[in-house]
Amino acid sequence: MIPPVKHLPANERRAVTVETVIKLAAERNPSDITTAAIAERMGLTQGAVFRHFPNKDAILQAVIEWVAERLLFLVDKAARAAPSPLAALEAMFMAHVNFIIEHPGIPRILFGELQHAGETIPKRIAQTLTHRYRERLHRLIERGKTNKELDANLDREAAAFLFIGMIQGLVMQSLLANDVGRILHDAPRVFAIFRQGIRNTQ
Amino acid sequence: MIPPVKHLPANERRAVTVETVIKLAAERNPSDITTAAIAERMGLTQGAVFRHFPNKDAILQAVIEWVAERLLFLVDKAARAAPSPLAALEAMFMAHVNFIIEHPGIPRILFGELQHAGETIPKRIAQTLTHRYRERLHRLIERGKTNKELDANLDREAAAFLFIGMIQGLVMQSLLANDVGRILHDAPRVFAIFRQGIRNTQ
DNA sequence: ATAAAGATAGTAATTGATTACTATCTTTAT
DNA sequence: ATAAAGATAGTAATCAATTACTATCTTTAT
Repeated sequence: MIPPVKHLPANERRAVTVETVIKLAAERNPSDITTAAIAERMGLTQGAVFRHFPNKDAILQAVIEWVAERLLFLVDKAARAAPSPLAALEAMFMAHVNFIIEHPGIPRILFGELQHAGETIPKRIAQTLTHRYRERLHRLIERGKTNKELDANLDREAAAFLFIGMIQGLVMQSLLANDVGRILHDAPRVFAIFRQGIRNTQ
Repeated sequence: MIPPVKHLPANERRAVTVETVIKLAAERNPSDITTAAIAERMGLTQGAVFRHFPNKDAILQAVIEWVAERLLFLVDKAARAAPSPLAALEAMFMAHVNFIIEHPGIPRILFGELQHAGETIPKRIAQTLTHRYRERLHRLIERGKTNKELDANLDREAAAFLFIGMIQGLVMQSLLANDVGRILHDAPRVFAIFRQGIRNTQ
């Protein structure tokens, strides 16, 4: 527990706010994270939050922007360190999974935002994120094909789709079971089936 | 649009209420489906809703019970009609996907409920549902192994897990893209990779 | 050098809107 | 006739947002 620090510069206060929201989301339904709760956790009064964000939506937007940036960074780092395209896919998968385990509130916030009908700003940011994410997957899959590691006839889009779906499935199951740790247990086993589904069987 | 019918017997009114909530969830964030909105859609006043349910949670609970019962029924029917275990898995998959396309509000309601921290009654019902669902998958997978259709060394639990995760992934992507129709387009392609991952390659 | 002026961060109290829920009266189907 | 279904008119609680005010730095003019 970080001792409440007051009179932070505005940009630091905004960063701490984002951090606080992510922590709160790990403990409760994101839709009942009130501005009062955010303030209390930071050791401020409710009104002070609105000195740094014009409204509540702007807070959520900042959270999602942070997540998008951070996740792509971690996933890229993991992929770069891997010796082959297939190994890079697995490294990306595990990096993503570990990111979620470290910040279990994040998928809850994202799922909550996706619930909103129609286009919203957070949804646009999430769309851009998945677009960039898919680009990386497509690139690795094509390299795996030329590498003969992956099946030459593999449906690139379906594979990228399944990759992301696996992670979302792992998260949903962990929410249902109230047990984040099980993600770490199930992830490699699920990836093993995926690997069998995409690899070159010649 | 069903013309509002008044003075329904209590059990029919409860059924209509469940139906109405599912329809509303297809149009908006489940967390802002108010009792007033439910009543308005049925052509009743808000107070009248509480003649049939003790509180709002009881409505949600009834919705989730209906979903659990209906989904298992449809999935069982599809599996029974299939000629082999692997075909039954695919039939289950497509039956589930079609159920969601017909009622796009359902996954949103379920996801919303899973967001709540700790144990809630709807969560318990959803846990029972996935437990029964997994039992059916395990049974089919074992039959596929003895049948030589599936890989004898296949990790049964991981496969069942991936099966459910694929559907959840399809739903998340369709929420993100604001396009339910794309589920129908992507489902068979994703299943093809899964099939390749579980089948007997001897 | 230093006092005045202004910027920055936060407080405390309030407001208006929303929403689940309730008590009591009225209508309708059998 | 009467019991079930619904209408009406509330209440109490919650919550995002606003606002007047304070304390503490930082800059600037003399």
